[in-house]
This record gives sequence, structure tokens and C-alpha cells, in this order.
Amino acid sequence: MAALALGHEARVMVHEAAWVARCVGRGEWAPLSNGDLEDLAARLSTRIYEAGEQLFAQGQEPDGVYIVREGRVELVWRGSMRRRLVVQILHPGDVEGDICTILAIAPPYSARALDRVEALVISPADLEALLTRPQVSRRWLSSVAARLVHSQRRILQLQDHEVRGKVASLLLDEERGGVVELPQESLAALLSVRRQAVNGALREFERAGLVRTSYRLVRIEDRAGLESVAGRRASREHAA
Amino acid sequence: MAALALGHEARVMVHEAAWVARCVGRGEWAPLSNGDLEDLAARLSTRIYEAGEQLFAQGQEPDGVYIVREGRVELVWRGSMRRRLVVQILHPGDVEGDICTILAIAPPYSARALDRVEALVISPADLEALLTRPQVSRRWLSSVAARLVHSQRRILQLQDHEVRGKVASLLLDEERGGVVELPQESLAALLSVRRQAVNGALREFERAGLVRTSYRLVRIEDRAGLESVAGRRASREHAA
DNA sequence: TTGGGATTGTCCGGGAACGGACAGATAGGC
DNA sequence: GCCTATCTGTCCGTTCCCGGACAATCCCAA
Repeated sequence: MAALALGHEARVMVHEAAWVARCVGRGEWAPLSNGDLEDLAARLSTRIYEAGEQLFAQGQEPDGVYIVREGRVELVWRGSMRRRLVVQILHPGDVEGDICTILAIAPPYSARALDRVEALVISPADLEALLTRPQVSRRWLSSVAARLVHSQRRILQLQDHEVRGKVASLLLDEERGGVVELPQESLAALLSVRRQAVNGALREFERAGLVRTSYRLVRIEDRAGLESVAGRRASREHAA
Repeated sequence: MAALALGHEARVMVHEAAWVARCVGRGEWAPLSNGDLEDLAARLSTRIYEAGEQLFAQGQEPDGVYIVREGRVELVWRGSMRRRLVVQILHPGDVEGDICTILAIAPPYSARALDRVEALVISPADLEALLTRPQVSRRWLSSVAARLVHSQRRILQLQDHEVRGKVASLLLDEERGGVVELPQESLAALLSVRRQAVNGALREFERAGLVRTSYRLVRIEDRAGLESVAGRRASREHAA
């Protein structure tokens, strides 16, 4: 009966592992074997964090890989002065902490749960063991490569000199189900601009019918319109 | 005799391959076998580009991996309007093109030789073949991870609101042997600011004794001083 | 050696965001 | 149901950079 219970538990974790595998790169290039999947499953553990709780701190030893299953996690960098920049917001399916573990460096940012977060965790030693499996390391490679592309896209996005463009671009990136559920202060921290500037852009969008705003929430009404503002707007319109 | 000549050629390429291996991640985590090295050597070819020549174009099919052996390569992104941003400048030892090849996506930027460039090239098919080798893919993973960290550092650098800080930070990043050999226009394109702003910062640095400038060249005189400007200056000094 | 293209140093007006401040609105805790 | 912390909308003066322009300087090549 213990064996049966364990079997059930193991089956659940293999299911989790298959989900993790989908998060770590696409399967086309390196299908995982059953052995890979079972090994992955055996090294996964689940952790729960309450909203506001910290997953790991800037400058501390890397403590493994986090795969977000539910909720959102905020990656925050703090400079020596007041400078505070939200590097990224992790959504379900996002992987974090592997880079620092692989390179054995301290993460340059802290991670804080925005909501109640459910995460799957792999310890540094377990990650190292998993990466000796050819298919796993090949697949993990494509995952990190995809993140590098995303990081470069973000650089381009942040180089827009007009706050409106940055905000539009950010909304399109952070939106889930047509909604961005974040206070304007957080949006400003993601773009490293002042809150007032974000507010101004948002109100401008609202008057143009691109979005609807309410408390800690922005609803996207006209995606195409936002995209044209984010890229380079076709029609120039100046409201007095 | 042909065999002997081939043996010599092969030995040279294995030597090249060992150098490439040092460029692609550190050896501590995944030492390559002789077989790995020989395979890598067999798939390397050398190409020469004259200054100004284009290696690959934005939006075109990825055509393999480039490892810069000599000279510098400029990665340029072009927006729909006049926007032109230098994403990165490749120096000897830098690896480029692997991410796009791995993900089978078109590169979002063009690559142009700044000087006479000597590069080692691996075709997409050869890269794919190499990555089936466990040690190679494990090692390549650490290389891409390192680049992701660098990309994130660059995001932080670009978020500085003062041009002086960005310029100081850039000089420290691009400097080789205490010298940055780039026209101010290129520095501006790397930071996506106006040339005049870079010029102003540079002249300010020069008056403070941090650098010496001449035609297409900036020489770093006081590294610690620049670092304090790049991070957050300890002593605030305003020249009239 | 001499021209011409590229690069640098400098000026100025206009505009956008910063930086600080404050009242009104909203949601969650007691 | 009230009360408080948080979030939003809005004001202002100041600072910095953009955007355009122009002369002086520097290489390189003919």
C-alpha cells in the first residue's frame, strides 16, 4: 500500500515533470526519454510562498531553480542609492535561477512573490545532475537561448525615448487575458520612469480608446492600436 | 605526404578548436574529450571580412555561428523609422549567431565588420550535430547563460537616466587595453542617445582628468573615477 | 600635397520627463 | 461599518536631452 501510494505520488510528479519539460524549451529539438522525465520528476519539489514573501535575495548564494506554477514573482534590482528597477515579472511557466546556479554566481536581483505563489524547485546539485543527461542539457540550452532573445527584445523596448511607446510595449508584454493587473508604480519600476509619466501615458491611451484603467488594473481594448504606438505609430495624433 | 599535410592542417584546426572551446563557456564544468575537440575542429572554417563588409543581415535566415578571432563586429538593429541602435560590439573571442540558429529564428539585427575581421564559422547543420555531444551542449549552455547575465547587466546600465553614467559604464565595458577606439557617433548609437550628449559627457570627463580623447579614440586615465561615475558617484562635483 | 569626407566641438530653442507635493479615490483590515 | 494604507490623478518649476545647424579639425587617398 505504501508502494501504491508512492506510485501514485510518483505518477503525479512525472506529470509535473512533463509540464516542466514544456517550460524548458520546445520538444521538437530534443525529446526527453522516460528516464529523463522520471529523473526530473524525482528531483522536483513543491514550495508555496505567500504574497509579499521573498523567494531569494540579491547577492546571496544561488539556491536552485524555480519554475513558477501559479502566481507572479517580481525580480527586483536595488542600486546603491534609491534606484530600484523591476527586472522582470515571472508568470506561470517561467523558469528562474538556473542561470545563476549554472554559473555559480549570486543573483543580481531579489525575487518577491506578488501573489500567492506555487513553485517547483530543483536544488543546485540536482540541476547539475540533470544536466549531465544529453537531451536535458540540449533542451535547457534552447530555453536559455529563448530567454536571451527576450532579454534583447526588452533592451530595444527600453530604448524607446517616448514613455508612451515604452508603456504600450510593456502592456502588450505583461498582459494575460487582455488584462495587466499591476499598480502604475510597478509599471513605472519596470520601465524605470516616474509614476506620473506612466499615468500620463495611460490616461492618453484611455482617451484614445486603447485601454480602460481601474484600480491596480489596465484592460486592453484596442490591441492593434497599442501595437502601432509601441512600434511606431502610423497616425500621429496630438490631444491638447 | 598528402596525409602528412592533412595531419598538419588537422592539428592546426584542433588548436583552433581548443581556443573556440575556451570561448564557449568555462572548462570547469564540462571538459571536452579529444573526440569532441576533433569533431569541433572538423566543422570549423575560417572566413575573412573586410572593414565595412556585412556578415549577415537582419531578418534573414540564420547562417550559422561566428566566433570572432580578430577585429570587431557591430550588431545593428534598425527600426521602421530612422531608429538605429547598436545592440553590441563583438570583440575577439565573442560568439554570435548560435542563439538564432538554435531557435531557428531570423536574427533581429545585422552584423557588420568594423575592422578587418577574421572569424571561425560553423554551419547550422554542424552546430546541431555538435550539440548532440553531451559535453559540448553542456558547455554551450554555460556560454549562453553567461551572455544572458551580460545582457541583463546591459539593461541596468542603459536604465541610468544620466548620460554621464551611461557613457562611463560603456567606456568601462568596451575598453580594451585602456582604450576605446570608436567614434563618438558609435558610442551614442550604443547608448541610443545623441552624439552631442556623448561629446558633452566626454569633455566633462576629460576636464576631470578621467579620460583623454582624440580622433576616434578615448583613453581611460582614471578607472576608479569612471567607475564611481558609472555606479553612483561618491563625490558630487559640478563644473560650471 | 592637396582635396574631400568624416569626425569633433559648440551653439541654441523646444520639449519631455524629473522631482516634489497634495487632494481625492479605492480596497482591505479591524 | 469605519479607518487606514495604498493607489490614482493632477499641479508646478527645474533639469536634461533632443533636434537642427555650423565651423573647425582630422585622416585618407588621389
